[in-house]
Parts: sequence; structure tokens; C-alpha cells
Amino acid sequence: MEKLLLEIFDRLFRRYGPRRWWPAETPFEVCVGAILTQNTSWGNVEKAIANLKRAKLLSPEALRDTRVEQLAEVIRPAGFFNVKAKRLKGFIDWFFARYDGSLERLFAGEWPILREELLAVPGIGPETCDAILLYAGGKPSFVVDAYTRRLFAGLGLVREDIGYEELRALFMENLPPDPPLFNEYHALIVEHGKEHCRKRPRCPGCSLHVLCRAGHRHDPVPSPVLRPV
DNA sequence: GGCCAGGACACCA
DNA sequence: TGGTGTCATGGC
Repeated sequence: MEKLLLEIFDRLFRRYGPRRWWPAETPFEVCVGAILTQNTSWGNVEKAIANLKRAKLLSPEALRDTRVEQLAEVIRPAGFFNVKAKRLKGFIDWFFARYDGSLERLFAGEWPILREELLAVPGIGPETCDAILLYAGGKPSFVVDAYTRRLFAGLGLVREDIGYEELRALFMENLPPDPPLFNEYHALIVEHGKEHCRKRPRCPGCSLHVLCRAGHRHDPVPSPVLRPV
């Protein structure tokens, strides 16, 4: 399996090249972006991040001292702005209570323990948690998302209804704990997924073998990069 | 005008 | 434990 995973990585890398993720200027911006991008296109998140910068709110202290109502207005373009404002504030409050608002302290200890702590913070689910660990902290925690599930189910390597932790374990147990590799791999999977969806707008995500919203069963369309195994 | 995006959580049976 | 509803903007 390790050889297969690395082969898939190589094909994606040859097709798309280095993605240079995460698209953020600082680790803290990664944390904020990871929450803002929950079920949201990155373009909308960029608008919200720009608003935060313009309002000089993109720092732990500034977010801590901002009312949730004001924060919600600033991040409005990201969608779900009320819940996300609440989640951001909740994360920040925890960040100060537990780590004194210091990223250095946050990432200083054992990351598997930090992972459990983060997962216990309301609004921080597994994907957001792993994105923070990998892209803000440089920890070897693989990030899995909807694109990953579609791609690997389409390749016939996992079930379509595989859970987050089980899918993540496939990578954690079959790849070396290499943060740069994990970084690039997830970014490449997203790039591959985005390109794919754009090509079949009438049935998003269906380049591979899944049911679309209309309930139609579509024939698998070969990925331009990968073939089902 | 419909569909969905780099999820997470509450609620219900 | 699994299925469904909710949250919401903006691009295509």
C-alpha cells in the first residue's frame, strides 16, 4: 500500500507540481483560515481574511478583544458567518486559557496529545484539527477531506462511506511521518479534485463513481492523472 | 436560478 | 450509530 500511495503522489506531483500550501502568511492565519474554510470555497475565505487584515483583527489578541457580533460582520463573505465567528472566538478563548495565546507553546509538546485537545474544542473537527497541526504546526498529521474520499473511493481503494479517522489511518499507517510529504499530498489531492469538478459542473464530484444529487448513477470518468486500480 | 464549496454539530429515532 | 437538518456567501 505504501508503494501505491507514493505512486499516486508522484503522478499528482508530476501533473500539478508543488502547490506551496497553506496559502497563508503566518501559522496563525492558517488556524483562522482552517476554521473559515469549513465547507466553503477558498475564494470566499480569502475575502474574509482580507477583511480581517483590513480591520487589523488577524492576531490572537485582536480577535480575543473583538465582540463576536463584530467579528461575524467582518468574516461575512466566508459564509456561515455566525457559527464561524462563534467557533473562532471559542478557539481563541481556549488558545489563551490553555496556551496563553502563544503558538510556540501550542506546538511545543507532543502533537498527538495536542490533537486530542484540539478535537475537544467546539467547532474544531478532525479536518480543521489536522489542517492546523500540519499546516500551522508542521506536524505529521495527514489531512483528509471530501476530495480525498472521492478520489480514493473512485480508485477502488476504500469504501465511499469510509469515516474520517479510518481514511486518515490509511495514510498515517502507510506513509513515513513526513510533514512536507503530507503537506504536498493533501494539497495535490485538493487541486486534482477542484480541476475535476470544474470539468463536470452538472454532476459535481462525479468524475469518479458516486451518486449525484439527482440520484443518477454515472459511469466513472477516468481522472486525467489517475486510473482506477 | 440551481448547485455546491478544502465541515461541524445538534437533534432524532 | 446513522440519517437528516442547519448554518450562508459568492462563483459558475
